[in-house]
Amino acid sequence: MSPRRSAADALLTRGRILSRAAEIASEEGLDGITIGRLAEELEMSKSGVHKHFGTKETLQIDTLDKAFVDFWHRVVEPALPEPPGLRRLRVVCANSVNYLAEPLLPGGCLMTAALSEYDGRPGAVRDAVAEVWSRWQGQLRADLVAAVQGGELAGGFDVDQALFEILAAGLALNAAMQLQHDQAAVGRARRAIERALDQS
Amino acid sequence: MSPRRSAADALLTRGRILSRAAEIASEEGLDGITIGRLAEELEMSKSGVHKHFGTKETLQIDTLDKAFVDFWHRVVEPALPEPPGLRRLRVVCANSVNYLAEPLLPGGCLMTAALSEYDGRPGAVRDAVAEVWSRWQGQLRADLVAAVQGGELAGGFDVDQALFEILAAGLALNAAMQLQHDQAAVGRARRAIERALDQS
DNA sequence: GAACTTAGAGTACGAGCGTTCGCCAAATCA
DNA sequence: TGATTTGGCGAACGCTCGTACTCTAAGTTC
Repeated sequence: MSPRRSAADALLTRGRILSRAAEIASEEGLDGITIGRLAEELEMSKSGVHKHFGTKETLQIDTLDKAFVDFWHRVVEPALPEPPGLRRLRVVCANSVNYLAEPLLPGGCLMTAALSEYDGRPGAVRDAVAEVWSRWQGQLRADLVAAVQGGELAGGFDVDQALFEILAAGLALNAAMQLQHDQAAVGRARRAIERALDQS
Repeated sequence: MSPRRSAADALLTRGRILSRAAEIASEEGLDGITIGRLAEELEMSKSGVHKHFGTKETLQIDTLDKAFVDFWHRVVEPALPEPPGLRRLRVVCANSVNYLAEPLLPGGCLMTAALSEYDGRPGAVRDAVAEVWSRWQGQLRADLVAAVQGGELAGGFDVDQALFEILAAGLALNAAMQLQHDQAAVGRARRAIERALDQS
């Protein structure tokens, strides 16, 4: 530990904390994050960790936000060169399947884990989870709507049904990977998404 | 509290503990179960609660098992009069959708919650979660296989694909109900399951 | 009815939790 | 260069956790 403490270093430290916190949370949940444990693993003091966030709840929310930003960078942004519509949607879905098959975090997708963990616990963390999921669903939905309006999908196409099935495939893929390490689920998720887009 | 303590009363007490534990776990996870909290809410001593299980881990596993038995009673057993095959499968699926739409537990399906919570944490609890999911998948799979063998489904029917999509619909329904209280998801889950069985 | 078993109470324990406070040294700003 | 801000440390706090004891009164078994 070089004992320099500039403002830039502070941001860097904050990033280190959040990175480790996201790893822990992906395996043990947002409640598995512990200030004492982070301090020990990062070789700093509890109060040092604590000071960056002021509250454990803030640390949890910031951890979730960081994981979501990383997810967005990898899944959504590479697809933005495509115009809104079916092609972009397919790229986003393919990226998300790849993300779930080979996640950045050791315990899989943090958004998915946080969903189950906090869906029944009112509070700021739950609100943050809902916000993150709303953004993700909104992204998928926008491309579905664009595809319908662009005539890429049949006239009576049910956007919400397709959205439901796409999200379902992601949840099931995450579960199969994390609980059973079932690589075959990757192909099934891809096929399920393709079927979701073909409502014949 | 009448201070009788027969062997029958002990079983009854154990049942009360597990019922409350299942409620808590459905909302806050298996880790939300706390011996002190159970003791307080059930108006007994911590050591009294503890004695029934010997270990918190055992309490968690027994809670999961109890929830699974209740699930089985409501979802699978009513369908057993039907012979194995497509009709029985449809009854089981309908029951499971109803279960997720109106769960016995306040926080929704405990098996689903436990899946996300423990899929990244090796140990006896994780093993119990895997066992429970394996049984559920096995039940669905058996009827799918019977349906194929009985000629109720097309020749090239992909059983594992259908199983994946059925499980996916359940996970997505649970998420939609718990996070967004989205009643419309019930119909989408039913349709998704019907589509899973129609692989034209 | 005596011997034994057991449900549960009561108390205590060590450990870990989030948070607070005072402090220091370096970075920044005037 | 002097004053101020701030990243981070160290120690302590009150609390809750799971678990381990002892002890009792009632049930069960012979």
